Amino acid sequence: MAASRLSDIAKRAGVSIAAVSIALNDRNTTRVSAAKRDLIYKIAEELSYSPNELAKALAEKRSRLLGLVVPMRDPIFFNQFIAQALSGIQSTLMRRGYNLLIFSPSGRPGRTTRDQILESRFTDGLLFINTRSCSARDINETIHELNEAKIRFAMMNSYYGRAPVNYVGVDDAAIGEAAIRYLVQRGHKRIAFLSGESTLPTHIHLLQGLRRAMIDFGLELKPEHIGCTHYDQTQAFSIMDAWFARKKDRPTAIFAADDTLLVHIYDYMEARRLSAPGDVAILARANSANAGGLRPRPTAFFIPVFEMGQLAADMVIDAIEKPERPPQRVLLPFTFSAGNTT
Amino acid sequence: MAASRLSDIAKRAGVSIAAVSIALNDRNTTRVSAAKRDLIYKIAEELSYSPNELAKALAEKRSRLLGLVVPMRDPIFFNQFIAQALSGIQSTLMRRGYNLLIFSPSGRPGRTTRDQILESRFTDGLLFINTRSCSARDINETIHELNEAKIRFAMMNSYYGRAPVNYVGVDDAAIGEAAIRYLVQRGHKRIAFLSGESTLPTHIHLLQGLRRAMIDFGLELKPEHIGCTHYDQTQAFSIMDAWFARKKDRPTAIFAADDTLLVHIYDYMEARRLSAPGDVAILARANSANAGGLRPRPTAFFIPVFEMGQLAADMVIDAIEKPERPPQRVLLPFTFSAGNTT
DNA sequence: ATGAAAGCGCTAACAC
DNA sequence: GTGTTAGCGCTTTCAT
Repeated sequence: MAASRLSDIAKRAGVSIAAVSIALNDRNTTRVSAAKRDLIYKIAEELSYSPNELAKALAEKRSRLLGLVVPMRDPIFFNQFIAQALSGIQSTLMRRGYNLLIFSPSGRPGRTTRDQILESRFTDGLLFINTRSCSARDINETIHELNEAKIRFAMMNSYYGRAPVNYVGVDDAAIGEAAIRYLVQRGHKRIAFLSGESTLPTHIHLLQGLRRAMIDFGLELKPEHIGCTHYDQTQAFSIMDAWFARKKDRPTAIFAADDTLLVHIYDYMEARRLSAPGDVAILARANSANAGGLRPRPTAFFIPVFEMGQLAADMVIDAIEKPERPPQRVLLPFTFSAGNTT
Repeated sequence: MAASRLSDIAKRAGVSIAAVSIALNDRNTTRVSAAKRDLIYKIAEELSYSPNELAKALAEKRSRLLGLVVPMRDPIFFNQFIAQALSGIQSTLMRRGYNLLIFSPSGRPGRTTRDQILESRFTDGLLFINTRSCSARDINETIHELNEAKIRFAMMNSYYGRAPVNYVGVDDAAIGEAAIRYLVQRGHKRIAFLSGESTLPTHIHLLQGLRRAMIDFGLELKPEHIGCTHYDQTQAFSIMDAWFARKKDRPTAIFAADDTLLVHIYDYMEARRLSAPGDVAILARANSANAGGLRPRPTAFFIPVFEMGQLAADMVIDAIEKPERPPQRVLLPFTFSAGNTT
């Protein structure tokens, strides 16, 4: 009743297990006579033989499995960012003949993702999609443990550290600079920045770029015009209310750090009966899969999430197949898309 | 440089491999003395030991891995139906301690999904999400091969056959009946049905229910009011144009077989400056994740996709863990949601 | 309590 | 060409 094995075929064909293995793995091998080979194939067919990949992987010391880790509480599959990244990852895996193992987040509260990963060595390597819930400290600890355990990996999206790891992200400082350049060229001087938590890599890098460019133009990003949130709408609303309270200092443009905040801004504008760009210009750093459907279409710098996924997957596989290659660190170019909000 | 093994720990601790295995797998075992156990844990920590799950799975004859197969051309992660199903699957896997293996569709044209699956015996079982591109024949052949190869599996969403397999779906015939009942009770007599290909299980079952209910009410579902499409908007438009061409026979209500078609109807109404329910009532069978955002909100029968995923995953795991249990076949109840289109 | 040894199903090195 | 042999890293009897 159990599935058939190489030994079953070998027995029936009257040949050795090795012969069966060789024949089945290479139709055109010369190491097995044509007659035997045909017999082997015939019997394999009869027995509906399918190899035990576990045994194969153990013997070959590689499973062609890539593990995916997304440190996130919410269901990952509803997240458009993740969906885009996964599609990119898939495209690379297809091309290079790997499959994807998605770890189920453990329900046990005491166990961290890290422990779990270390316990799950099915895979040849691991791919991390860092999210808003990854602090710099979390990430650095993870990196340390992975290196200790000699696990090959790559990370994508927002890493803030200097350790030599395979990483693909986007140059947020450059986005920040580009944002200011764009806005200032269109006459804006009082620019506000609506962002996430102040500890996030993305926030820090964007801010760096924004400040640098403002200084270049002889302008200033006022502290009260930097609004950090926990991605909470109420909080975002009260920040913007404060911005708009005084007619005089009111910002003429707002730059949003990501899609979620952009949507908060849209909601706010609707609630307060404001419109862009008439009352205030809106510019954003966004993921096209999320922001693509918004009306009016936002003017935005789009992050190449699909490509990030592709490249990150390639990086892990390279790390697996060419262990001598030093870790790569790539910042992908972003794209600009003019919409109707500036 | 390689990852450490049980034997490394055993050597350093001066104990047998078996002792290490036992100690590491059960902190409270009495089969290893406390002193040795502590030493073993200390050394494991020092060496950053993490077990080779491949070897473990081979020895235990189970990997706690579930394979997912989605016969679909497009990237699966952008599909809201799949995303919902995956979330349901994940929730079961978390609860029962399994991980998910997502097979990369093979680029090689000659190879079918089936061959690939049979070659990928990493998993303890397989979960199939049948889609619009699965013909009854495809599915039956797949089932046959899986049984031959003694692979445990479950299928979800639209299976049209009698073979005793683990299956979870929704009672489309009942939806069809409910649709007619709802519409007739609101005074509709000329009802049109916009659907997908006539060979799809869903189409067939819906039609069954629609017809049955119409007959019960002494009405008739006119052949010209059954519109089958390849999910192509142009085609859908011309079908509806034909329906609306003649003032006299014009349907007073349209029932859409799924979300895609519902969107075609919305687009059509906008293009032709029609409105629901004024010009025609719209009722649909839909997936809430897809149709939830539509405006006006559609009146619809919603399919419990998340629950289908959950249950399907439970079915495979049951099939794995309780092999003697006969295959289950469950049709989940749908929900009705009154919107503004009827 | 502890270790030796067999075995999971396969690959690969090596002899013949 | 073909078969024998020795692993891959782990679990699990079964003696001691």
